[in-house]
Amino acid sequence: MDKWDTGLERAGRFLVTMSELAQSLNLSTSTVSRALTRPEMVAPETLERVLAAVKANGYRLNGIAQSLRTRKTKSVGLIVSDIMNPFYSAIVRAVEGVAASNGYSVIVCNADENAEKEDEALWVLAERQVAGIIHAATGANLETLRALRGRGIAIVCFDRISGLEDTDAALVDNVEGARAATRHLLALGHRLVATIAGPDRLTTGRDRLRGFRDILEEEGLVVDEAYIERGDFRRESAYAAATRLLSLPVPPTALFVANNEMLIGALDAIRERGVTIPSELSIVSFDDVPWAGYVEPPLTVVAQPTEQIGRTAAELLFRRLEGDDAPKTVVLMPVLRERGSTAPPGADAREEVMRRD
Amino acid sequence: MDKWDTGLERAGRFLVTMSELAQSLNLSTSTVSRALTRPEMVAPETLERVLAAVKANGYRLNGIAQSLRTRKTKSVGLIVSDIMNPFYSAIVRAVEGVAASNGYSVIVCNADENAEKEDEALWVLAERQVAGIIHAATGANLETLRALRGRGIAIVCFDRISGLEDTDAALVDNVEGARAATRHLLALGHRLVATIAGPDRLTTGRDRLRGFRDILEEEGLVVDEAYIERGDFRRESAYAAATRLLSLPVPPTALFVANNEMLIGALDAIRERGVTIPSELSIVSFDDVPWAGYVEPPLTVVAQPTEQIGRTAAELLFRRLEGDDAPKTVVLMPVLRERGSTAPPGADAREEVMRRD
DNA sequence: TTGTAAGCGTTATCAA
DNA sequence: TTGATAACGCTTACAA
Repeated sequence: MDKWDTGLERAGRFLVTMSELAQSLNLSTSTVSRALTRPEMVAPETLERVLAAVKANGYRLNGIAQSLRTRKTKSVGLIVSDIMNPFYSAIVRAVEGVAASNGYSVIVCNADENAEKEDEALWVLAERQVAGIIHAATGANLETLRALRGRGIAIVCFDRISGLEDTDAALVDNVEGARAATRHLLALGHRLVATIAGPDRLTTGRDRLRGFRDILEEEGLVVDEAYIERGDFRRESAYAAATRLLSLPVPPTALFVANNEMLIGALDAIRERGVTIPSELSIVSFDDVPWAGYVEPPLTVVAQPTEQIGRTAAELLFRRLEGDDAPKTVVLMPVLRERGSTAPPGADAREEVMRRD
Repeated sequence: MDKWDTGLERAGRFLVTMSELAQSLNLSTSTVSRALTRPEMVAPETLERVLAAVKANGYRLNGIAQSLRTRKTKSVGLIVSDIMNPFYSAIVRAVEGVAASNGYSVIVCNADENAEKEDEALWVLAERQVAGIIHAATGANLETLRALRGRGIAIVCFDRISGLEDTDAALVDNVEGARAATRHLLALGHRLVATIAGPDRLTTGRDRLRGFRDILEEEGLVVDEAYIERGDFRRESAYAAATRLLSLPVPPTALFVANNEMLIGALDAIRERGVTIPSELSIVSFDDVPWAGYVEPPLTVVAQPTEQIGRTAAELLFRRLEGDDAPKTVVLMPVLRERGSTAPPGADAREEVMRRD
């Protein structure tokens, strides 16, 4: 039995380049290349011989060489803020899925919601000569985005808008989602309604706050600025914000949290202070999470069609790569999923009290 | 103001190749190349001129061309079963982190626990000429793995063993984890202890079952085969398995579930049948989940050091790439996290009954 | 239908 | 210290 190779040097046993393969078949590389890419242009029996040799030797062409020659790569970049966030995990999965079915690979980068890391990631992807980039923009780095586009890299953003001119985007109607959440709280009878909003720098942060404000104003309620907290879409900020809200002389009876990570921070603060949901505080958040139905009480959320966002973003990109260069923005609709964390103010207290003894 | 480029053609405005850059500086490409890769080999003032031009033009070298010439790429492949599973998300994050800090990019592939998709992913990564591959092996595709290694691609597996000879691996002590979980159940007084195990084909499946059996035997308990269900690490299989277990004439009072996805399936079945945890059934699972502390009751689990597994796998890979070719396996220790889903048989029933009325 | 040869954008060898 | 030149493995005119 023959030994497998030890390590990092190239194998001698297999024909690993096209010219080796061609030589062993007494053909030119052009013919082998044609057999592989435009089989109809070679004689049937030649084709067969080539294919047989390819199979026998486990030959796979060198994608790097191919890319250099054709000035095209079969890879796209994907920049997310935090792969651990189920929202982005779903995006990665969807993008990987449609990319793979188009014969493309996905290079995933983590930007950690940090403009410099995003910039670095963009340039690295450019160096790798990706055909296109899908990203959740921090909003900075407009110059870089323009430069990459100038180099022929297609840019698609999802979740939020980068500010790049005439870009493609797969978005969700954040204003409407926030409106739905807020409307739901008011419909339950709440009047002391607070929010933990996202950063102003992001369209998602702004839009979700706007939807919240809209509804309160439409209902003729005065918007108490003490009830409007700012977070940065991370847990810790929401933990602090929720703590402040609960310490208010007149704490809110209902809370709208602008994303899933901040929901966790808020939940921690709420639990720590022994406030019961929904009897003492109703809570609704933007973004569903896979476990929202398993917690007690199950969480009312505004769910985004995450898979669909990812799929759409990828489809917009491949559409570009196929030559369609009309800028296109797709706005998807979020949906309110009523579960147990929202209720009329003061409701359901009995059970909770019993449980706490 | 100048217009940004429309789309897919190359920009004219910037000097985008090394020869253009060299020409504009009246230098040869060799000098520019040296300035960029071995700055100590060029005259200081030349270096400065080059660097200035690079900056002014936003020049980045073409990684594809560089790779072709040096026969090295700065990318590694990562094959996971399901990016949405928080276990794998954590791996992706950790691997991406250490790769980025080593100047490498990560190409992520989803294999969906499917041997053919894994094989395809392996070959695609080979085509992209990745320097190495980190994967959670399905256990099939040994031939492919050998072939890739023969081509000089470093292979590291995590979570489970591929069967590849002398491979690097970042693993967890699955037997010990399962032993800890089972020991915990017995210590609580359970004697009717069941498990939903993973597939025999995977080392994780086998080892976690072995740990379970070990402890029962060590305690002198007969292992009732009806209490040993097989799943495939997916939700649905565990849903079915849990349903069967709960329908047994003498249902178990405690259950050990072999991974986090199956935990969800089991939870669904348990909830559907109105069985209360932990009073009627104690449950402990392998794999922690980010939300384990938020559900009611909080879940007792055997937690894996996921980030550390990913980091270790990546470090093993880069160690190889730096020339160290002694095969190395790192086995990390899981830890039992006792939370609320396990209790002595029959305990805590009062509260649950009250809540159900 | 097949082969020859040039070239993609780098790096490495060798001379100057 | 710098430059000419070849080469990495492929594709693609063009010629045969």
